[in-house]
Amino acid sequence: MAKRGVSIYDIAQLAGVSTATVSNVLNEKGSYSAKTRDLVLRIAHEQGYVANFAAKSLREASTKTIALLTPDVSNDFFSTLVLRVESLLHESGYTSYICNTGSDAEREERYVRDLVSKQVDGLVYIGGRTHEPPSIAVDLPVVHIDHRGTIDMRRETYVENDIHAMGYDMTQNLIDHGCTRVALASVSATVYHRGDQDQVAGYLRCLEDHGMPLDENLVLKGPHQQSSLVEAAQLVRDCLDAGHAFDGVVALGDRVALGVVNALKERGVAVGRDVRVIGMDDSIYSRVSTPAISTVRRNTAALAERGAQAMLAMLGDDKDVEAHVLVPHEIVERATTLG
Amino acid sequence: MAKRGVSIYDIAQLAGVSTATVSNVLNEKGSYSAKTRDLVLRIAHEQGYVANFAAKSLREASTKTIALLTPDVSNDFFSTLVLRVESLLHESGYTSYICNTGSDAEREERYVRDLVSKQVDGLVYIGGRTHEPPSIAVDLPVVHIDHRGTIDMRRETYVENDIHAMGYDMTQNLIDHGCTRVALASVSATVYHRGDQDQVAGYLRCLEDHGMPLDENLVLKGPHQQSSLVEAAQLVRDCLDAGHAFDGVVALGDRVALGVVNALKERGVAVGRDVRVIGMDDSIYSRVSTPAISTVRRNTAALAERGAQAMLAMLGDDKDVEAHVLVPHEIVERATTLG
DNA sequence: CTTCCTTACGTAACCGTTTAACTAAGGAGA
DNA sequence: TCTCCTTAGTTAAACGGTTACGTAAGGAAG
Repeated sequence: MAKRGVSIYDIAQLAGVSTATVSNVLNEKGSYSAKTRDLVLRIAHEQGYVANFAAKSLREASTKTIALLTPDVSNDFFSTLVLRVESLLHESGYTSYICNTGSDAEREERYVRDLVSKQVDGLVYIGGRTHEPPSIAVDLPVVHIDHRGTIDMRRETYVENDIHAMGYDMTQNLIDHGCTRVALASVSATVYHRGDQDQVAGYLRCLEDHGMPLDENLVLKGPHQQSSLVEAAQLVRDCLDAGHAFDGVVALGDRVALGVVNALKERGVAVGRDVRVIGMDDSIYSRVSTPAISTVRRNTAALAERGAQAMLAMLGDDKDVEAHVLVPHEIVERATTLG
Repeated sequence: MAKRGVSIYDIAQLAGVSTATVSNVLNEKGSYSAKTRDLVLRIAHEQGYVANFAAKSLREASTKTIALLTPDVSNDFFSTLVLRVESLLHESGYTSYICNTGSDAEREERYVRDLVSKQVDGLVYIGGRTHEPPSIAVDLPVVHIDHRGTIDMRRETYVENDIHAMGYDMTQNLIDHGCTRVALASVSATVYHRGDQDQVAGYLRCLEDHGMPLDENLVLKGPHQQSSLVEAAQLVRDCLDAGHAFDGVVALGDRVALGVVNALKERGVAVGRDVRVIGMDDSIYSRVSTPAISTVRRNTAALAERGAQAMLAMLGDDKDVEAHVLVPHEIVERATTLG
């Protein structure tokens, strides 16, 4: 129970006017004399008046508050999106709730309930996927940034990358560099990430378009256990030990790519010359590696910006908000493909 | 303006009782018959009733909402703290606002104003420092996790590591491993971080305690420009080029440590044998390096937990909440000191 | 048969704002 | 002089809950 502060009523008393006049002055609405205005403003300032948003929200049915739901803010990619979306919304006067769902359906459900109860003006899902729509009716604008799952049927916008095209372009890049036997490395999705199917499909499609037959031995897939870094390295070792040759690796994730690079270095392979490697996400892992890993950047800035824009547009009752926004990705060439 | 939902009044009408009874049933307070309870509950469920928290907050002067203020959630260390604190508070029924101040005094000031207006029940500062206390009176519980700055005089708790001891222990660790010429590497604080003075003091103190004279040439300090990684490497190269010998490096930060390790490897120094290196923060940089870098872990879990506990205790009007909590750090030995 | 207590409600005030509707006064125009 | 408009306010309802207080009915105790 916080102590109650100075209210509009207190100011009205001190200024000898009605609460309506105080409200009008503070909101620059209605009409009042300059003298009254100055008096009210002075008193409000003297008393350290701060409007009670709970009251305002109740009256106006709008809290100027948005909820950000993400599986895990400590994840580099998500936290960057959270940062940017929050900043943009804040510029437009919105405050953001942060909700870590841990990819847990029940927690997410509870959050949504709470948030609706707390009268948020909108929901922004950042990353992950939601299998079941919430059991309560959510009649709010919803934005999905890199998130799969339907919540509501009315005002929803999806902002994401073209995952299929990313897989395709990564493969294409290696082929452009002269690779003829391109492997795929994937340590299966952690709880946070959407499935890899689309990327894999892009990889397959690209091989097909180039008339390259698929060699099943070059599709290195393993389960995520401890660290995708360790597991990816092992996949590469196993492949080499089995005598399968390749000159390019499409790694679904920079952590995976780093594991691949480490295993290759360990075996004396000249990464970037003998074997080219491309990762995905432009995370710390790709930058910290020696040689630095080429990767495909998803453009967090654009994802966040388009997401925030869509939310603000919907909040502003804009009628023609795009329901689906694809943000272009970008290949970042570093040593592992330029060697 | 969100559409207004089903209110307690609607339910009262449908059930043929008063709003007081509905409220009592929903909150399990007061007295009512089993028949009335079932009726009210059924109707509430049928109508998809969700309590309006703005109304509740207004009446009860409590929003069950806490604000998390951090310079930048996209920072690994901060986002981990944010995740944990949020999760713990959520378990106790609180929702958290996320506020990225960008270490900007004006933004922070604006945030605090907004938050007070939005009637948050408490403030948690995570990281960074605040030079000026806010100009408005903040009569709320405040917790500082790894944050410097005073906000209020009444209910404040500081949760942090003993930075001086960390500097001391890092140095001690190297000395224990037999190092006799221990260098210090520091790329001066980014906007986010508190000053390095305390750590440096710990380093100096430890040398003194061991009767080791300070060699100014071994204090490698440089300004942060692009990347502390690059700058740290350059500091090491310059030092070696100048002919100064050392067999241990206390690096104030894992990024710095990684730069140091890279420069040493480049010069053919056997890191871990010829020169031992210890970093700080147990971040990705220390784990991703080869050889893996020894570091001092600040124990994010404990920082978050003690912070959340302190906040909840203050919210519960607990009288004896510690004003200052020191969380023990922990040396993590890896290859760069075990070589 | 009264008195008193308990149970099961209802009534209405209250939290702090906004705002529709009203009023009173002053000035302009015919 | 009368009408009408504008200005500068006031009054009170409304938003959706919670809760102190009142009350009627029923049962038990004396």
